Amino acid sequence: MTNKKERLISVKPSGKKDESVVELIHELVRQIPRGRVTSYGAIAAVLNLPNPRMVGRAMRDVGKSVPAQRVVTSSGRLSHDGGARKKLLQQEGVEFKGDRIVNFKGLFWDPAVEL
DNA sequence: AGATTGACGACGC
DNA sequence: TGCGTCGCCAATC
Repeated sequence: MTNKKERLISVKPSGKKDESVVELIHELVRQIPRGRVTSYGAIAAVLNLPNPRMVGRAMRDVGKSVPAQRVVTSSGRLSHDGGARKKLLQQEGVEFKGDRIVNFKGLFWDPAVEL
């Protein structure tokens, strides 16, 4: 299976902006269904990235073209911003209990499985 | 070129 | 469940 994933994971994101890990993350996050969420770790895992921090770094560059609010921490919490994104998720039907997503595990969208 | 930082995760207590 | 600590790799200073 010569899919994009396998190509991209072997590409070093040094300089080349053409097909970097960032691009793939970008795609992946866009494919997250509305009302569902995933975690940085899951994305990092499916891209074979040793460090989930890279996912977050990548998102910073991507901007608002990507529903970054659907990407949360493994604890089912938002990072970097506890207010705005939470609100967006609530609009999608995601219930919150304080700062924590209700039924996080049930709403979890695993790219390794679903994709 | 070396040190610090950062949209995190796993582990220990 | 919650808090503290370490590791991980790239970007930035």
